[in-house]
Amino acid sequence: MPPPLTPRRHQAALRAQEAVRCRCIPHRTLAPEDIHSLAGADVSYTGSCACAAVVVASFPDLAPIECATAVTIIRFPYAPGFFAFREGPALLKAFHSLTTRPDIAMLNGHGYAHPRRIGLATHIGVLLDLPTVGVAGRPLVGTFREPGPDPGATEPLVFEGEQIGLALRTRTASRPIILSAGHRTDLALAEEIVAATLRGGRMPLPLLEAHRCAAALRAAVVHGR
DNA sequence: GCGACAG
DNA sequence: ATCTTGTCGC
Repeated sequence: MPPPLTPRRHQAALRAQEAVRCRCIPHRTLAPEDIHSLAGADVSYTGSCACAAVVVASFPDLAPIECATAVTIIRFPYAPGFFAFREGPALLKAFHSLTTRPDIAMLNGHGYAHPRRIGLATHIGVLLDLPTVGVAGRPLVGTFREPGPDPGATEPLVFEGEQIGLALRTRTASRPIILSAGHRTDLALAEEIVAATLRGGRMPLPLLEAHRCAAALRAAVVHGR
């Protein structure tokens, strides 16, 4: 089990987030037509290990290009608002083992839609100086009106009087997913990328593939011990 | 003080 | 997230 989040570590984490947030470029630095490859990343857990998977595919056809994985010992407890410290090490390790550098990456978690505007997607993007977008299954902070029932319906996610993300209905009868900008991107680009990678599931295909890959890695890790 | 709280 | 079988529905 990872060591507890003592007041000391908590304060250190807050300072680290602030330092990373200052380095975030909060606007798009690439146009949709400049995106030729895209990565999806997710992490699975065994209890003591974080199993990360990054899948890279061509864009917009999503033909498989490469997949990288990495396993690390979990050294940070589960604490909403501090995912980067828990999953970051494994994700960075996986990204660094890639042969090709994707033009943009989507992470399973929030980007700007975070209490301090520095969620996992933004954090990882800054450390790799890679354009990123955050995609989560539910909001961490903020509220939104229920989007219409049809796929494509959206409603702004608002927190502290500011729109921090977007609730998007991707499938009829499924809870909307939450999108937010990461590093070197904006909410509009995040929406374009997600919309272009949906293939009938609640979550965009790249994240579903990363999820399955991470789950398979987890199974292999559990098996071999 | 109580409850909520990405994966 | 993870522990867990079958099951209802498109």
